[in-house]
Amino acid sequence: MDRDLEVFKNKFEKEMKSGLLSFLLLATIGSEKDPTYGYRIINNLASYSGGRYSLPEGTVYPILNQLSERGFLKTYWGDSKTGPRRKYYEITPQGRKAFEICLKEWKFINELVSDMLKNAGVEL
Amino acid sequence: MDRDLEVFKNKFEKEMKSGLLSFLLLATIGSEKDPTYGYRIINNLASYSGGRYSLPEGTVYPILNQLSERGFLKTYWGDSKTGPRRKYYEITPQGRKAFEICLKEWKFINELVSDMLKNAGVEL
DNA sequence: ATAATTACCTCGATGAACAAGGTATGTAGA
DNA sequence: TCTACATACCTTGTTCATCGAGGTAATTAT
Repeated sequence: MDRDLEVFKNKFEKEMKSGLLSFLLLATIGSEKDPTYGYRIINNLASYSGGRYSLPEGTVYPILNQLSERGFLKTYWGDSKTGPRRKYYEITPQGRKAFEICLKEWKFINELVSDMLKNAGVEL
Repeated sequence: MDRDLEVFKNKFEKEMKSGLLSFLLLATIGSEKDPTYGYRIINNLASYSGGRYSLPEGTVYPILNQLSERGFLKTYWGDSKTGPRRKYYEITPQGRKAFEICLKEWKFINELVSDMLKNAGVEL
């Protein structure tokens, strides 16, 4: 693939990711039976997508703090047997509402794109 | 809906949009039988999504120029019987390649989200 | 000792969307 | 005629987000 397309692809990937950050973090934390923590989330996401969707720490930690400040997550510190202390996260009722909003929007966007592509004669 | 969720929703919508901009523009222009132009694209997109996905001029025109500079679109000026001159756009072979890249990425993201949600016990 | 892994965080550079404002043409009505 | 509106394009500056780079610190392995 030539250089221009390469650049374009990277840009597209990056932009596509952005909207999904909070959404996926809320989904991940909300789905865990036991409270989880930042480092674990980052590694899980990376391995889960075969390394294609990796979120750097500089991105994830600020968003986790932001979600906490907004009352979507609640946190507490806990010990670890294998390393330094961990900050655990749990989703709150308000967080579940926020997740539902993301889900609704995601469905809308998905339909919009499907319709547009169908209209454009592209099969998905 | 309370204020915090409202703000969060707007942020999510905005971020979700961003990755779709070039993708939808390429899809729209690539699917038109006849060459189209900026003002028309903007209005079509707005009406097509029931006003929910509107792209302001300050967003669309720079992207159209950017796509042209990258060789994904070719342009020419033409007259209009009902107003000022129009700048028409057509997709190039390179532009079709770029579109295919977006499409592939879109499918990947889509699957990733589906998997994650399924994993989180959420039905889409 | 020292390197690697685990685990958290902040700062600053870069870059994107878009509100706001600008230019200009054609048309319809008063 | 002139004035308001719709059409049609563009640029600038503000704002805000990502994330690379760097820092701190605990545990374990060599």
